[in-house]
Amino acid sequence: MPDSGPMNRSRAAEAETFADAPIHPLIAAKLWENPCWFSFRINYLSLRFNGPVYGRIADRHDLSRPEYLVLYSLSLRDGIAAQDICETAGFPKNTISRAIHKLVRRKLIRRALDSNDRRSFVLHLTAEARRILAESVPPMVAHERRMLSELTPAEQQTLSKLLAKLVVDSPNWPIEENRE
Amino acid sequence: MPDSGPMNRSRAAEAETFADAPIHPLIAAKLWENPCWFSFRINYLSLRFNGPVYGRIADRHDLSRPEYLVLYSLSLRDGIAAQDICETAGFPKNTISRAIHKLVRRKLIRRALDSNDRRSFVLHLTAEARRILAESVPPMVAHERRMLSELTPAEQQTLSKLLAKLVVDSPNWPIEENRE
DNA sequence: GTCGTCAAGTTCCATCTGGAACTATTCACG
DNA sequence: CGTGAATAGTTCCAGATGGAACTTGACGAC
Repeated sequence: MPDSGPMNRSRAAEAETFADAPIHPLIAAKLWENPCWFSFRINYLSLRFNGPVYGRIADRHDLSRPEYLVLYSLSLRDGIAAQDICETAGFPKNTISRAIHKLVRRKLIRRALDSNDRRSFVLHLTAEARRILAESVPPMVAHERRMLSELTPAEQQTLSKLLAKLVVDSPNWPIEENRE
Repeated sequence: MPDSGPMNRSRAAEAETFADAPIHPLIAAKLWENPCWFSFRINYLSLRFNGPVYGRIADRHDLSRPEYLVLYSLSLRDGIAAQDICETAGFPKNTISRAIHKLVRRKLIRRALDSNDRRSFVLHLTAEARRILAESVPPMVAHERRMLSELTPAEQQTLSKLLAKLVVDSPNWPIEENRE
């Protein structure tokens, strides 16, 4: 695998600062000999978050990940449309559409015609959905806190800001034209 | 939504440093009014990475994400077993098992009995797999570089180290005993 | 107006996914 | 050694997933 520029050399140094920790050899390789160091880190951490958290939500509330994401998104901004959820959650629109219909059937959300655009629907949480959220969000936050507990508050703030920069920049990323 | 401690107040301040950028309102809420600020950031960035990257690989090489992950893992450490790939890629073992069999059928990997443990198999890349990797890795690296291009090299180094700390700590996270 | 284009959501369907149960092998321990 | 628990990997199957095509409504150009 070729040297991928200055980051590769500095990450070899990074590896040494973890020399005492017990690490699976393949994890070590994916951290420090990997040209895609960033995508490994975020994919791995996502998986380690999503597995337990959505597993618990499926067990206790019988909600799939897309379904829960609809509720969670509405808890942050009630009255948004399906499309907003797709754009910010990264799921295709048919998956979100199905999730919405299931939630309507379970009376966890209400769906009203958007008076400005009759193709679109405005979504609202019901009281029952708010109850489920009140019960499920705290353990989720606790899990995230545990994940971050190795970092100082200052480090957490730095991390938050660096990742926010990337999210804010993401609309400018190329659309991947496949010049085949 | 309750205030989630000191991080929430500091993230309100963080939001102001992005005041001039054009941001989807729900993205802004998920960044700065979200008790799970970290998991949103990594999930969102993962999705924005995986979509284009694995889409391209499916189109050009007809490989699913689990299949490609097997190849990629072997490119970092040839001769590992299925189980190592599961642990480091976060996929269940049956998914990885299927991926391995498909790759064997396509002659992209070879599978040999592990002489130390006859339950286990040792995997090796073929020349054809190495050709596919040589063709597919550079665009993937380029996409990652583009994602990170908003950060200075020093910021990238900081980010790398903070995320590595979390990955290294992850074996210590609780196993999610569901005291139902 | 109305025609062409685009956007919001839905439906269809082939494929993928992952939990659970299963087989074969190894390991711990008396 | 021998028996029970654990581990590597496989198979089965119900259900989830997402691309593509479709429907309906919005919007700009003329």
